[in-house]
Amino acid sequence: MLSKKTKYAFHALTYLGKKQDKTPVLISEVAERTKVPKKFLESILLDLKKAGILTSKMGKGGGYYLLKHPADVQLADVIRMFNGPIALLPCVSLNYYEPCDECVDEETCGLNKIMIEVRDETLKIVANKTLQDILKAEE
Amino acid sequence: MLSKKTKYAFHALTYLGKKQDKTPVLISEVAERTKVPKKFLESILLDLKKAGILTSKMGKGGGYYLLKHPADVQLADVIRMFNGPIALLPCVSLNYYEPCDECVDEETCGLNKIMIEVRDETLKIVANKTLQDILKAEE
DNA sequence: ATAATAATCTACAAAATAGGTAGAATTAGT
DNA sequence: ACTAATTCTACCTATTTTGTAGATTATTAT
Repeated sequence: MLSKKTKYAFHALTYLGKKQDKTPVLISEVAERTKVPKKFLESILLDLKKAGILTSKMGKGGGYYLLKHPADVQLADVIRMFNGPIALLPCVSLNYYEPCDECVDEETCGLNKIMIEVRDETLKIVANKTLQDILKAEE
Repeated sequence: MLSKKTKYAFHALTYLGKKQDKTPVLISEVAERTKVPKKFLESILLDLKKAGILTSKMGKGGGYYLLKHPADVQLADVIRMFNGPIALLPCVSLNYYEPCDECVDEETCGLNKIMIEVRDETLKIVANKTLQDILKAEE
């Protein structure tokens, strides 16, 4: 399951993605409309900015808006950022690899091998779906 | 990511699955060989027994052994039991459905629709792979 | 019967993670 | 300078995860 933070990130991205023009949107507006606690949303939007998905403008008339094209924002990107690895085990994670304490030899571990297969197939799903798909489904 | 409990369950199942004959195996043996804390393992094996995957024999010469055929133990079964829903959001879970607080209308929620697709495709993966696949990969 | 052995149950607790809040500092437009 | 907005730092609380301790109950071999 995704954490609330991850889900909130998707809601915020969807809201900003629906604004066709690239004018800054207030955090408070996003918070109200998506029903995400404002202060919590702040840190989420900041992370999305650091990742280059959103950008922001400070001061009067400022706010957040989408930087990347919705088709270039994969579900996998957002999930990795807020939820951690796509892989089901640390020992098969591409981006967050860590060996298992109990593992004697990864080469002979059947669980390891199967979980690599699961990871690859799962990646195909969440890397092929993008924010644009969410926006289209909204219409 | 899977919880350690879930990972431990897979290790225990794999260990028991490798024993071709159906003679009871001591908890302490499984604990030592899989490097899972014994007392923690006890509750895991008990859950697997309640689910009908394992069974046990008490007293002298007792222990745990596999009840179901490895091909009949889907990854999805074990994951659901110890890790919770396969779905990424409560509002798209088949077995643990709950509506989202922030959701006004599920019908028009693009995130909901996309996550249903992700769920269905993920299910195909984890329902088609079984304990037998892990055992085969071990050879 | 009884001793040995093992499963089962109850309760607790440390550690990690998730979820959220408060307020000060910074930046930019007018 | 003033104001509106983001950004940053630090903290707090609840829940879940992971694990331990010990008593109790059930089974079997002898």
